[in-house]
Amino acid sequence: MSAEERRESVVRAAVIEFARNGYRGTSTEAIARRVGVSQPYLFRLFAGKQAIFTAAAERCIEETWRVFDEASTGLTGEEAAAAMSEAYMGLVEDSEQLMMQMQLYVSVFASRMAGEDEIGETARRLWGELFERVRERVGGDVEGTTEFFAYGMLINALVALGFPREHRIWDGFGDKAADGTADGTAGKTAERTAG
Amino acid sequence: MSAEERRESVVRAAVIEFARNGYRGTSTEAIARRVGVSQPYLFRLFAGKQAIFTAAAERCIEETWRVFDEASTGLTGEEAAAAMSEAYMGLVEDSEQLMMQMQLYVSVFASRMAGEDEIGETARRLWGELFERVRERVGGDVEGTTEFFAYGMLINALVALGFPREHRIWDGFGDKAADGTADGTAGKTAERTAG
DNA sequence: GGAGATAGTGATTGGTCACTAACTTTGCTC
DNA sequence: GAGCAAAGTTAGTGACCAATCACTATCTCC
Repeated sequence: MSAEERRESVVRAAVIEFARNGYRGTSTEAIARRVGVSQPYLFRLFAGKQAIFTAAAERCIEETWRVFDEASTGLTGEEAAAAMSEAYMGLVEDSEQLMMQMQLYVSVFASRMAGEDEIGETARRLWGELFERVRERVGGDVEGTTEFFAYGMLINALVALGFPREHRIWDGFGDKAADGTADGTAGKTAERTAG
Repeated sequence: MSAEERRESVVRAAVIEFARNGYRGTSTEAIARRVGVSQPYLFRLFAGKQAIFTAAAERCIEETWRVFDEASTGLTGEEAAAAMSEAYMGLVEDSEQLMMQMQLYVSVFASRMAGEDEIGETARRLWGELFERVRERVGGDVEGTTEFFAYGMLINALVALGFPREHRIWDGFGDKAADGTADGTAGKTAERTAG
C-alpha cells in the first residue's frame, strides 16, 4: 500500500479513536492497531501525534460540509436549511463524526491555554468556512445560520451525554427527532423566519 | 484546615485544571499544586481522580444554575429568558465554567465507549434537572428552552475555538454579543415567540 | 502529659506513552 | 538478478502519572 493510501486509512482510524477517547486519551498504539500497522510506522507517515489529530479534525469538518452539501444540492433557503438539519440529525447515529468535533473544540482550548494556537487558527478558519458555506446555501441569513449551528451544537452535547432519542429532552426539536415525522423543518429555522 | 474545607478547594482547583486540560490531560499533581497540598493527600480526600472529576462536574452544573437563578430571580417568561441569556453571555469571560461543561460532555462519551456509564447517568440527571429548572423559570415552553440551550452550546463552542467577541461569527446573536447593546433579548428567544 | 484523632508529607512503584534508531522486507527497473 | 527505494518492523528510552505505604506534625480532651 502506498504511503498516501496508508495516510488515508490512518486519518479514518484516527477520527474514530480521537472521537471516542480524546487527544490525550488516545494512544498512537490504538490508532496503529486499528489501521493494522506497527505503531512506530505512524511517525513515518505523520510528523507526530498532533499532526494526526489535526488531519483527523480537518477531515471531520470537510466531511460535515460534504454531508450538508450532498443533502442540500439544488435546494436554497428554507428547503436547504431543512435538508441540512435533517442530514445532521442523521449523524446522531454516526456519533464519531459529532464527537470528533467536540474533541476538536476542547483540544483547541487546551492548546490555547498551553500557549500554542496553531491548531486553533486552523480550526477557526475551517469552521468559519463551513459557516459561510452553510450561510450561502441557506440564502445569506446570518441569524438563521447561527441558529442552525446552535441546534447542531446542542445535538452534539445531547449525543455526548447519551440521551436516547426517545428521551423527553429531544422534544424541543420540532417533532423530527423523536418520531421521525418529517414536516420539512428541523430545529426551529422554518418557524422562525415564517413568524 | 478541615478536610471538608480542603475538599472544597480541591473542587475549585479541579474545575480550572480539568476545564483547561481535560480529564486525561490533567495530572493529580497539577491539581494538588494549585490547591497547595501534596499530591498523595488528594487520595485521602477523594477516592480517586475520577471522583475529583465527578465532583468538579457536579459543581459546574450547580454553579450554572446558580448563575441563571441569580440573574432571573423574580422574573418570568421572556424576561427571565433574556436575563439568563445575558448572564450566560457574561460567562464568556469566565471560560473555565463553560469549558468544564464541554469536558464533561466528552468525558461522558468516553466513559460510555469504555463500557462504564456511571458518570453519564449522573450527568444526564443533573443536566435534565438544569433543563427543567430553566424551563420552569421561562414558563414551561419546551421549544424555547431547547433553543435557549442550543445557543448556550454554540457559545461554548465559539469560546472553545477562541473566536474573539468582535469576530463576525458572533453577529448572529442578536446585537448583544458584539457591542453590548442590550435590547432585552439574547439569542432569538424573544423574536421567535413574538413571531 | 499522654492517648487518640485529624491533617499532611516523602518516597516509591508499576504502568503507559510518544518518539527514535536500526534493521528487514517487498516490489520495481534495467 | 543486482541495485535501489519505498514500506514496514523490532527493540528500546526517557518522561510522566495514578495510586500506595509508611511516616510526621498538630490539636484536643481527660
